[in-house]
Amino acid sequence: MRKTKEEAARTRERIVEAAAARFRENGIDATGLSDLMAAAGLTQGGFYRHFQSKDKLTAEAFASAVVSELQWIAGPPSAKGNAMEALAASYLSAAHRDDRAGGCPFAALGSEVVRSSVEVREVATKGLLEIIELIAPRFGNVPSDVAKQQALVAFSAMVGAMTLARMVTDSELSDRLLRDASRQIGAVAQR
Amino acid sequence: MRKTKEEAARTRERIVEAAAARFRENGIDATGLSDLMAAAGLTQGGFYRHFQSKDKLTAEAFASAVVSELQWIAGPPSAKGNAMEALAASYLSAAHRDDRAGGCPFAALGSEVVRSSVEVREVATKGLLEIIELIAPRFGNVPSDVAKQQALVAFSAMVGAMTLARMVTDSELSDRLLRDASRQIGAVAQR
DNA sequence: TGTACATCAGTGAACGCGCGTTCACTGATGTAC
DNA sequence: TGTACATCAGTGAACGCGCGTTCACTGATGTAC
Repeated sequence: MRKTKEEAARTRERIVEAAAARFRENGIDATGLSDLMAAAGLTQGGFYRHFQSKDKLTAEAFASAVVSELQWIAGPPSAKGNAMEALAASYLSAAHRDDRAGGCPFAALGSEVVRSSVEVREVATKGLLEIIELIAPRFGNVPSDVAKQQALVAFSAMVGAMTLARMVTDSELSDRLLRDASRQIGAVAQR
Repeated sequence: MRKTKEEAARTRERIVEAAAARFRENGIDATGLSDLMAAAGLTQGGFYRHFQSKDKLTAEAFASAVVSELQWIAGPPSAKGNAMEALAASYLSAAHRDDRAGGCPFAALGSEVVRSSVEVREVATKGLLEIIELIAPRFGNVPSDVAKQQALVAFSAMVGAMTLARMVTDSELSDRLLRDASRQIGAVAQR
């Protein structure tokens, strides 16, 4: 039954990927380890060959989701024109709203991470700082500390608007939340 | 053992209040009915004399938290000067950040409510609309639909910044999130 | 107003269930000689 | 290169636990006459 080191490493990676998606989709607490292991094609008992605890996996899964988000933010090298407006429109899209599993972990897991272990929150803190660092240059010709301030506020607004847009049952209101926030972030960026 | 109608109504109210606080503090899922009933001075079994299910209580508790928030927003009749800036500073205070149990339910329960029942989400939707209605007039001399747009974005930013400020383990960064968001919301309001 | 009875708020134990975690076991991989 | 043995990835059952919900029961309140 033993697998090669390479296979074991790939298995581990599959568990982390499954967790990153399922946690964002259904929440950390509501996702059982047996679900995750089944999603990775394994049985429940093998979990502890790879992770010390569910909490350690949570930290890794969050970090993995942040890496995806960083790539996504860096990815489209920004059309000409207002670079921040383009990012906000992309983040605040209906596609992102409707794809929690592949989206921003801060929006998907916000209030749950607040109550998570210090280790998970440290991963989130580090991730937030990396994201801000990547967003800040999108605010045009301003000193870098001002750009970072604006990036922090813009990201807060994006996370808040996405959370509210997913929460409400009124789809028109949901669209409006995304559109209005996107517009205003764009407007602030080109001031 | 039977209680008078008035006493029973007060008991019910106590359960809702306890739930509104504990849910915001520790999350909905993580708060057991036995905890809640004990907090209300009762034993677990009596719960179903008052509520059909935990989910129905959740809807009522969220609604109750929204009522508190509405009173809180309407409360300080706003100092002279920038009314929105005053509200943002009050919402984005360290006191609010450190008092989840008594604070904004959208910030405290955001990502959990996204995955809650339609009934809970409908309560949240209605609550959000009421809050926006109350905030919009704080945006000075603009048409009322523009004011509502700005209120929606400002509230999104406040919820997002509060969630992130509670999430991070770096207290300086947490303070910065609150301060920067507060400032920028104030700046937008007096444009 | 007084009496008989139905109602029902609250108790405390029990229910089935799924959770995170542990464990004995299997057998292929990795390692030491 | 070949052999003997230790390692350990993965299985599948079991663990204790707390959850939401149900239920038989108690006895004061509410109601009908």
